[in-house]
Amino acid sequence: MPRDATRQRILDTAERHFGLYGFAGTSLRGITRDARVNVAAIHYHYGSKEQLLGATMDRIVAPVNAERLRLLDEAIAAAGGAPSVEAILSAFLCPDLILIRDLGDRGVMMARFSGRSSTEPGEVVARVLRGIFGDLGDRFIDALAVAVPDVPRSELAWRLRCVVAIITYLLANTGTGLALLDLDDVDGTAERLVAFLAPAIRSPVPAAGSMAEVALAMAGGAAS
Amino acid sequence: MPRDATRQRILDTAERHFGLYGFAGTSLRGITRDARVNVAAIHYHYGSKEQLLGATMDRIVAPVNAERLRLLDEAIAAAGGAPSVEAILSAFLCPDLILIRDLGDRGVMMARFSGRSSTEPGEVVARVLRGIFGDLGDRFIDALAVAVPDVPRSELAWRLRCVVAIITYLLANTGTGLALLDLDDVDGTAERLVAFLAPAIRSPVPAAGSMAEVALAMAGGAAS
DNA sequence: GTCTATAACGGGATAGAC
DNA sequence: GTCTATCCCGTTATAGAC
Repeated sequence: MPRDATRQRILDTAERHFGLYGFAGTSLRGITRDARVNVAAIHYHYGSKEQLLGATMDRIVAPVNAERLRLLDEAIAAAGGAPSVEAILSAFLCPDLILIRDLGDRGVMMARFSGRSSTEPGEVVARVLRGIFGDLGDRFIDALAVAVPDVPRSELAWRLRCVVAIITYLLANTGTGLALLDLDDVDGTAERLVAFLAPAIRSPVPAAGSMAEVALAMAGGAAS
Repeated sequence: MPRDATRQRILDTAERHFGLYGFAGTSLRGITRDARVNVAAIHYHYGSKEQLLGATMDRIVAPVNAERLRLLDEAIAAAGGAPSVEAILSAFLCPDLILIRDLGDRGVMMARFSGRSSTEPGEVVARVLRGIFGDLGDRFIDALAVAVPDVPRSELAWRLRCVVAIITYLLANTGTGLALLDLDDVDGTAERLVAFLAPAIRSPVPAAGSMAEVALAMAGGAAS
């Protein structure tokens, strides 16, 4: 369908620019130059800069989250209803990593776009992020609650968000000097991540006041 | 010293704006409005928008990193040269959290600024981040290598950067709907973080190919 | 559906008065 | 040191021709 080749080219280019420069740092005119498209075409097809961001996010996030759920269901079925923490974490983390591995440069751009988006302001971003922490998050927390019955649900929810923090950082910095992901060994990184995080998810909750009180010091170091 | 009250007010306001809107999303004119200062004053005192960002980052990062090292040395001394993973993690994580706890709203803004900065492009940001991952990171990895001799240094370095990922996300989203940090119980969050991460740091490295091969599926979910 | 042209505005930076 | 005034550029968005 060569009909909407323009639409496609706009979306592909927007993805790259938003990923590289962020929302505020991206200009529609920059996109038009790279996509060899006129400024008006963007407004015709997407309405506004913010709606273009929304369309870009939806195209990436929807299939990734769907794959997360599919892998989770698969893991639950394979384990007869009680998959291991490792299997649950794999289902959560792998869809993003597979995207990067299989889509090459475009996957890298999509990754950086996704990771960066979480620190962008605005209602469009908030809407997409609510999706991640809505039903999807509940499904994964349900599964974790079965695998780790000793840790309360509220704590598991908090820990899952720590996992989100790592994957977000990993995505945002893919292909940069701060890369957490070896692009030549994505599968190996997935294994390292799961091996690193599974014991953390399982760790017993701290008894109140158990931490060595290192915190008390440091009055006003950042005054000046 | 009322002499450089203007300098101060500019820097304080810049900190808030950069934290709220990011670098590209911040305008010097917005800062001048809030700081009740003229546009030219910013250029007189700081030269350019990017140099203003650099000054803002330095003011925050330098004392925090100094405090990290101080706490690490303290922990090493207290433990006779071999502090626990928990103590090392506390020294790394607490300076940021103490800042938020003790500085109130300004601490929150500084936190969001710090967290957000890591996803900003540009040379100034890269320079500051290199500082974090230079000598400072090596000192902490040295300490971890003593506490966890079974895990190779390279793996410990990678894991420490996963810790950085979490603290970065936590800072960037402090006071937002995605907050990982309970502002009314900062100490409790510190304990939870340490309890969550210490077993992860200690976990044995995975044998090659040990992960359940969940990854193979998903051909091109994000095509469209 | 795609273009040109332009409106309407805000951005960073600077010169020069005080 | 701090201000006013201005330069010059890029921005989003839209109107209207083709």
